[in-house]
Amino acid sequence: MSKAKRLNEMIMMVNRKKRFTVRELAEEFGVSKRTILRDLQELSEMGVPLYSEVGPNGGYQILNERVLPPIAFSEDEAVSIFFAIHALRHYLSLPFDIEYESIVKKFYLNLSGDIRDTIDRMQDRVDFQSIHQQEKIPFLKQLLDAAIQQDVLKISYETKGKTSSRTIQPIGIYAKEGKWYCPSYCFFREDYRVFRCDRIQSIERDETITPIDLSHITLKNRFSILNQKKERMEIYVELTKQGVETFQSVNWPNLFLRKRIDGSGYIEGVIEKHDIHFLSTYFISYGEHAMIKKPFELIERTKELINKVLNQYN
Amino acid sequence: MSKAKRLNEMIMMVNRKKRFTVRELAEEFGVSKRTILRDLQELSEMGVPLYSEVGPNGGYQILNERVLPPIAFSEDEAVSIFFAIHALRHYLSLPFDIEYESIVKKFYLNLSGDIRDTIDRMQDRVDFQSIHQQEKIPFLKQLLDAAIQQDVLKISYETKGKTSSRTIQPIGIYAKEGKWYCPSYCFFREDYRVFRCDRIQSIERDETITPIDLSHITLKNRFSILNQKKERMEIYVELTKQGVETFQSVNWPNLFLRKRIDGSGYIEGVIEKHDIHFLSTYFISYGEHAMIKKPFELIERTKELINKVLNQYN
DNA sequence: ATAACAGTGACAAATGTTGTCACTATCATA
DNA sequence: TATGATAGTGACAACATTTGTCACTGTTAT
Repeated sequence: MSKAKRLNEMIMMVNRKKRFTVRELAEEFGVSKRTILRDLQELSEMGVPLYSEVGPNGGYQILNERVLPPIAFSEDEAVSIFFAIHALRHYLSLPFDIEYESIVKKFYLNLSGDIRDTIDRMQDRVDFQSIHQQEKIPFLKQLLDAAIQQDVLKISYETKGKTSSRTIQPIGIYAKEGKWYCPSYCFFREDYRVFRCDRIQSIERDETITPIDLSHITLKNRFSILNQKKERMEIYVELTKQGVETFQSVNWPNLFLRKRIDGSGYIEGVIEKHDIHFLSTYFISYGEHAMIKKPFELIERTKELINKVLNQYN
Repeated sequence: MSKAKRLNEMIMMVNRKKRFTVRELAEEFGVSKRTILRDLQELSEMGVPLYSEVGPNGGYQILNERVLPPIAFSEDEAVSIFFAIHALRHYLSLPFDIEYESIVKKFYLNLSGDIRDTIDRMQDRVDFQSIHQQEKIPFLKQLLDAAIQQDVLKISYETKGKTSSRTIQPIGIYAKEGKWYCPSYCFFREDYRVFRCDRIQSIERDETITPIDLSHITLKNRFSILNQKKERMEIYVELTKQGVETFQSVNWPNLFLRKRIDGSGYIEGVIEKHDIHFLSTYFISYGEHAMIKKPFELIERTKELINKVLNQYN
């Protein structure tokens, strides 16, 4: 085994173990302890964050920020990573802002000038048109980490000018219409709530509360799990030929397009109560090319909205 | 200079040069040709796509797919790359689908099981709610490459059931409301046109046409450059306090929020004619919290849309 | 006090790398 | 056809780097 290979495999092994001793590694790799000490010195110089303790029950640990063995990407792969990071730029706040800066730096050190030019040119030649976020939102990373690790957090949360303290366990985070939301289990209400991330004022880990098991709850199934079936309803919308063409190029969860021979069609499926407002404006944008048949609530909401706007201009 | 350092710098140097000889590299690095031959053999084994020709005017070339020197990312950086790729998943077609697969593979080879679990868990705990694309669209990469390199393309394009041949030079690509668009210079019309990418049936490079210089035209400035100033108009929209709060969390280009002491406010700025339909439905969604004062066209379009929908339900 | 751990420096032995040499092969050009 | 400019191979001595052994130091929980 070459030295370079041994170092790579050592990075992976130390990443895997919580603690380890020099003796352990020497046996694992079939080299002397002295060589392991030298290798660990070299990993340290490479940026692997090693921490050692002497004495009984001593040994080595890796600090939190683990380093991967070096990976050789192709330049197309590097460009595509820049593309993906670029695609996120209209989100003013992301859980990984710091990481994206360091990633860009690491790549730029290794890219030849002509590929850097290509990437710079690409930034002006790709766009994703959607809502741009305006507000800077702290704590996204903590919320996402807490959701992944199933940690309990104590937050201060602002509603209607007042700040209250809440103890929550996040399920995840999602971005919608310019805002970030965090559905969580709220220990205060002993129920599930959705929190707006821009209203969270402070955040800290709360280890006095035992987390509940949310491993079977995800963003996708959170509503069905939470016994909110009453809030789901069937939808049926008639579409003209043009309406069909417009709807055809997008994919809404749980909405299905049925086409007729003449080119017209209809949408059927299941929607949730909290989507009523959004869907009413969505189908208003179809004009005469969509006609909502049910649910009643969606028709009423649409009419209500129409009348409110009409009153503005008459 | 250590061997590892020499190999890294050699990767960067060969990426930079179109062609090179063993002698050239030997002089550059101050080692023997025999050593260079060995090094090139080792780079080859690392995956650097080298290609050699013997005889006068011989030497080495790099095949298209250039490989970067290995980079050691932290695990947080790896997770953030997965996050960015995950954020793109509702785009059914991207210019870099193939690359994302190979990137994921390369990382997975080097990640310890617990970080892989973290990434898997994260996929279910972050969401970006927006329009999901339905249609698979080929040629995105070719269009983007052509825009970056300023190449002329011959495409077959389908409109209204007919397919025509066009010779274009793309400016860039953008995603909007479930579709990909490609604004280009059209040699047939001798003017600028926007093409829907899903309607492009085939694509090939056309080297018989000399490209024009589009380096000063980007997605951002394409409309102002293209002498379409007549199509821009001033906007003024009165907002209630609640309207202000809703508008505040997003950022539209060229739209500026002005607040009053009582919490209400107004929007002023400049819009473009092709945004009229979208903005009318956007402000309809505000209900009674937004009142358009100008432009006249936007008010009329809003009224028109409202009346069309109203006729559906009365 | 003891054992189990990390750690250091020195040096000979083992291993890896390098350059030289002699040779082969290919190919464009005069 | 000969020549010169290129890539390429294998062998081996010289040189460089790595490794393991050894003797020693220091820390810490029991």
